[in-house]
Amino acid sequence: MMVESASETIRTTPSNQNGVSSLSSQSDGGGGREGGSNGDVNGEISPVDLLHLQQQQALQAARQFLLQQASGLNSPGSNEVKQSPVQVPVSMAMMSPQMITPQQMQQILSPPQLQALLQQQQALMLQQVKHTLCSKQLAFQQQLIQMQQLQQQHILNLQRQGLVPMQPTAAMQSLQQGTCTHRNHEEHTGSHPLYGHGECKWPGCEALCEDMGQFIKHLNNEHALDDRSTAQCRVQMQVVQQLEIQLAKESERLQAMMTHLHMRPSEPKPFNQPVSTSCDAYPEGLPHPPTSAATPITPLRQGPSVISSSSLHAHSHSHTHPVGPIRRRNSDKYCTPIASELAQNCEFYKNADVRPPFTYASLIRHAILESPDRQLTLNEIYNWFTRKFAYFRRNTATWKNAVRHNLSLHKCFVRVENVKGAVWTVDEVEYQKRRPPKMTGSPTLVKNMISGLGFGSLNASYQAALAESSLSLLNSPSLVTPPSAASLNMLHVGHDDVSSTVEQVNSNGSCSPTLSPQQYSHPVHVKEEPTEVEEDSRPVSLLAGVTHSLPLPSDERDLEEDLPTEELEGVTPLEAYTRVRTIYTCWENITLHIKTPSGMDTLSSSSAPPPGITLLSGIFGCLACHFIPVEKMHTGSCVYRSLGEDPFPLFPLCTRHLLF
DNA sequence: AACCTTTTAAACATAG
DNA sequence: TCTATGTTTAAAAGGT
Repeated sequence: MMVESASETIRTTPSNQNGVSSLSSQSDGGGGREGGSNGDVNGEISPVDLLHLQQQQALQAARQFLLQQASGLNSPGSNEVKQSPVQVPVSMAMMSPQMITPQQMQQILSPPQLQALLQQQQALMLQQVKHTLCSKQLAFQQQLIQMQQLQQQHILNLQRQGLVPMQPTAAMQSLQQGTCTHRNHEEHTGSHPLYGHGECKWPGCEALCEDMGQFIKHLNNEHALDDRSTAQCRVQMQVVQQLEIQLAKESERLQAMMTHLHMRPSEPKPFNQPVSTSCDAYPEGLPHPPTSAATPITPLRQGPSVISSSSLHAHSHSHTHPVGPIRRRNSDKYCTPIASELAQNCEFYKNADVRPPFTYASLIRHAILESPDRQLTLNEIYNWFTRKFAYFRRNTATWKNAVRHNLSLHKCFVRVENVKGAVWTVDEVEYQKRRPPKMTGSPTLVKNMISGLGFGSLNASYQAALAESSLSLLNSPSLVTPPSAASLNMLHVGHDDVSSTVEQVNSNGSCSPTLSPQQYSHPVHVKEEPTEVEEDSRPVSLLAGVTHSLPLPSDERDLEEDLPTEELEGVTPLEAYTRVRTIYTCWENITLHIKTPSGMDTLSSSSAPPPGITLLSGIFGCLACHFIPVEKMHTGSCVYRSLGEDPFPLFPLCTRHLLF
């Protein structure tokens, strides 16, 4: 019955939205009870759990503190710290919730280490309270150092697992280079993992150094502890994490292949736990291991929040929320048919801890319509959520409450009593009523979607690029695949959706059955439902946060303003690539902005990225082999993270021009 | 600025 | 009494 149960040992309680987590904050309500039952599955809370919880508190406070630090550092007149050419809130880079989650730290660190860390964090927080203003810089630096120490621990841990092809001492030293610029251990070793073939191997550097001495000097001068270095370090860590995940997937794949071929089936390997490539790998009713709780498939699970304005000012509390700060399901606002999206990205959502870009209502509806009888019990709806989305294998109290809330609130969900109890059905008429007759989005967006010729050519080119690519990384079926196909479909269904029929049209496909609008009208009782506009009609501002919150260098602004607003119609795919004008590097997140027919403004301020953004990202990734999809955006596009050989050095907040 | 939608939280009711 | 289910209210956040 209970699907979630023991999969959550410690969860962040709802009250964490205020940045405070407490053991006693469980609710008495239905949702709270669920959470409480989770916590009580194994009886008492273990010391490790307690520590974990305290650690969350500490981290949360530290994050908030560092957020303030970041804003403070970016304020005029605050220039005590050596700044990289572009000011970066390093705290965001280093303290992003997904960087080192409590779970990860618990894995990385032994309990004594955790305790020590906790004490350190608490001490720092105390210091923060006492000296909010005058000690900002000091505490800030100490936080950085601590986080780097954590990273060292992490590297060592990976090293122990054989996942980092780096000599442990060298790894430590290379990290320490960033931390303690006065140390020159490497001078005595004669070799350095960051030095080879006369070049500095620091990501994106490639500075020529004649000898080790010169290199050390260069290292200390150019890669000292500063915003850039820490951000780059963080990126490197996530590269390693991605590779871990990839390794796990490939291993599991191998396992399955060998099993299939009757070659000595072996026991499941311990490291394949976080991933699953089977569509129904998680039997219902079993607690699913959080796909990426410990080692998130999307270490930047809150990538959108990390790079969005919301996380920078509007959501100071949202970091603690385990499900992320996304409050709007953006893409369901205008053109993503849920059936198509889910069909196309089934695997992605099953395995990646990414919030699906749909409202609860649309998801519930889809679940119900997908069922054989087009009716589901509440528990079956729960199960559908957990089965289909890794994201909903956590924080069950929260989203289950939301599901119940939606079922009750929306008129389109009709409760029908039957012999065994009650099932929920969809009153499609009511559901469709919620849709406005016309698309109310911005004219430019409508234009983008309707005149999709340019993107259409990109579709083809993207597929061609995929086919031609020799890089299996992006194309491997076992990889958490960027949901490109559905994004491509967005274009074509856009028209349909404008006429409010897209989901029905798409329901003829694999996921959703066809249905008559009248078929499921069960006016059992009447609910007062607020008129809703859902998932098809409005522009979104996915990238608005990026461009609005991250000030562009002035020259970038100029260049961007100078960009001509030519149409994409009639261009060849290769020409279309050249329309990729800018790449915003936000720490490790790289969001490709394409030149849309209506110009960058549309893309960055008032609309979701058109399908082409994923498209071009994919092309870019395939061509250059430099990017890994790390974050499924709620619009269906994907944020890519650069690999180390990124030809565009990972200068945080740096904006660079791409001309293929 | 007012209003709307969605999400989240929570209180409360009720049936088994 | 406890739990699951269902209803309702409220607040917050983001959008129109």
